[in-house]
Amino acid sequence: MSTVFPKPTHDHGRCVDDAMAEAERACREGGARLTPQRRQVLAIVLESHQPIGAYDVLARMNAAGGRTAPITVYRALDFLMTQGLVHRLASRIAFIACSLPDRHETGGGGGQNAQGDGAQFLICGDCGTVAEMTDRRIETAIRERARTAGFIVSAPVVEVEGTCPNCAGASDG
Amino acid sequence: MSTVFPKPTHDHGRCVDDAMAEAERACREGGARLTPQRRQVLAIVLESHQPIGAYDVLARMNAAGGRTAPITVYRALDFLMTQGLVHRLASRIAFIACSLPDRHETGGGGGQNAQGDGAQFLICGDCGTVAEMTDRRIETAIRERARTAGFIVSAPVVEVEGTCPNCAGASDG
DNA sequence: CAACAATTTGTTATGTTGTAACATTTACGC
DNA sequence: GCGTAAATGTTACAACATAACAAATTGTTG
Repeated sequence: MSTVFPKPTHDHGRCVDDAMAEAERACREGGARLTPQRRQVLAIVLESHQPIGAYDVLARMNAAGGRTAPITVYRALDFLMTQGLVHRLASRIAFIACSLPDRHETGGGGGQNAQGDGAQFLICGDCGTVAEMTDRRIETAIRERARTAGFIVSAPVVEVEGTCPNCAGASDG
Repeated sequence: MSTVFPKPTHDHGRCVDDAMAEAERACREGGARLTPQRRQVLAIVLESHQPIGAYDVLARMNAAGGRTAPITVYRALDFLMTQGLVHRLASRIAFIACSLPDRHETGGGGGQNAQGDGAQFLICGDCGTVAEMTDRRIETAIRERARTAGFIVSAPVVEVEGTCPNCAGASDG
């Protein structure tokens, strides 16, 4: 079985630390400014492998008596999405940290990294956990079918609702 | 080239009439009540091959001085989605009429027809036109990859942003 | 350092999308 | 007709997102 799903037993502290370090590196190399506020938002989104709503991010930021406005959170999220560090899940109206570090474009390189971006998401309807992957076969199938229809693909959105291995194992056998 | 994209020259009046007749039939056979209000909402959504927002549907209903409330539109849309007559495009936060009549389940048959539903959507970022299709290869690729991850698929959402043949032809060739 | 430009953040207000809760009406079976 | 279930009306509100403009910060250049 593939390892796309984060195991409940994984070392999440390290998982977060690694992601933050990777984000620092990617921004530095790309000449983007990962300011304290943006870093804070990224840290909050990284806290769990479930998607988080913008207003939930906001609530966490203001938990200690802050006065941050919604727009501030959206600006930070927009920045992080531009850097490929965060994705927006349209089907959930929520945000999730990118879990594929090799996809943080560090400059004016090849593909744009806005959203959609070719990644696919498996979303557990039970626990909410999200697995991100880039399956070449899925992407190829979409691109070729689109081509047959005379359609030029720019951003495929693939978000699959279902049951993750942990939840399936807990109830099914 | 496949025919998934509605041609600008097609007889849209007939296109709408056929869809309405099909909807009547599907509801009758399934024992669902296609009331005048629901019929009106469906007609509005069918008016174009671009997705329409719930509040735009509302505006059309109230154009002639009505006093319909948002909840009314959402209830009608929910009903139509249950019947498989309308789909919600998460990436656009908007609704589009189903263009695959064979997918209007007419009873307690096999699959559920809520949303997601296995269909794939090609959305033109230029003119907004949407093509709906059910490509077995895309669905298989998703299901098999999910299976590899130990994930049980219930509702795959595939919404592909890009450029439709009409718009590509207008600017590219 | 001073002066300037560009980016980031703050502040206020508002637009857009979607639902909760409860009353009333309408359609259907007996 | 009468009771029940489904559909609709009414009011209020929750959740998601952005516009517009001011202020502060950062980086650059002389």
